[in-house]
Amino acid sequence: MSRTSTSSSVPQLDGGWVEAIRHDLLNWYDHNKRDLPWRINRDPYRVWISEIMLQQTRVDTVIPFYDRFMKRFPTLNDLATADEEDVVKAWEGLGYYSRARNLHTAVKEVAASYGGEVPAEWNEISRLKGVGAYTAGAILSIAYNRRFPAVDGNVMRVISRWLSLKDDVAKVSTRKKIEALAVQVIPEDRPGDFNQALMELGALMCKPLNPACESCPVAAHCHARQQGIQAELPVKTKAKPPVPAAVTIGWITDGNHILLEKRPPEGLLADMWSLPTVETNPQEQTPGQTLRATLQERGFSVEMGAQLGELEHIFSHRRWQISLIEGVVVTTAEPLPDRYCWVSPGQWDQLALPNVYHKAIQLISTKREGSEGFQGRLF
DNA sequence: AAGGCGTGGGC
DNA sequence: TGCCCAAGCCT
Repeated sequence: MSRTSTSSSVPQLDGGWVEAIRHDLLNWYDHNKRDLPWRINRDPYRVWISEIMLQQTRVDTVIPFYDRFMKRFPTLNDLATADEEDVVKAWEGLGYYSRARNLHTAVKEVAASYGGEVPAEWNEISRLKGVGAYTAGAILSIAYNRRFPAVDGNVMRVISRWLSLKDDVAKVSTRKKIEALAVQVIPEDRPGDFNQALMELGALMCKPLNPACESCPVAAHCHARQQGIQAELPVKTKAKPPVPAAVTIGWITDGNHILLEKRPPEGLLADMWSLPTVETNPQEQTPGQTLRATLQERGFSVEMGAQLGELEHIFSHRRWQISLIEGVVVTTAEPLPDRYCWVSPGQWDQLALPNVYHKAIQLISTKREGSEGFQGRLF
């Protein structure tokens, strides 16, 4: 049943321990599970959307996005027939935007190849874009009650502590090992509930910091707790700190419109709309010079104006130190280059902008409201 | 295998 | 404040 080919080092779990864990954890889950919007039924589409949104994202953050998204795209067919721009717009502010594009691609694939029914087979569902080992197991177990592991960060932490595992959970080999252990614990009759119970325990009790062992329903079976080393587990290599980068963002107008550019198709904020953005080498050029030169290459002649402010935005691996610069187009590129567009205030909210640009616009708006002669508008 | 990929919250 | 994290996936 398990898809993982594991090393021989994966131990066979003790039958009595497994029975006790199953009983106590499911009993606790039955009485303590949270009411979450994706738990109102087992619609595979609804489960799917929730699992994608929940990737690297907290439950409290996801809930409002999930509610809006399900209202906007109630069924798989609604999403499959939507424009990608609308899908990304519904994802605006949630981050990791490739999730939205991959999801849209995968949903269209399900509509085209599976008659709109989310596949219940591992070999089919795990081939879908954006559906990895965790998500495949989560959908198969929760929506179809099939006995597959769904090993996320919670489950790796919980099982590392239960079994006092010292393996580095940042490694793929460790995840596979824990999958092989988890599948032994999953009961035949309630795989979906058990997988969710594991994650619920990780989120509410077996937290990374200050785990609530005193009130934990399975503390009696936890080897790390028995050894008093629960705070040392799981072992996890630290992430590298974000690399600083000097970035210039332009507020470029022609008097009535603001210039937007589409980010490159690969890399950070791929294919997202943005204010014109360039990386600057402060040793060589001023922010204004860098931006003006870049726009010049695209055919825009721009007169750079005042520095509108500075701000910092931290991504998972990059730290943008941002200079906001005003500019006025003297000669616009004709025709307008690919990946550029002028927008007027009325069209503004139809495009999906990453939060870093909303922060920039917010800063500009705030600054201008306080300045003389500005009427509280962006134009 | 390891790094790229957003954002916001908690301490 | 700075750091770690949160229901991972892709390349």
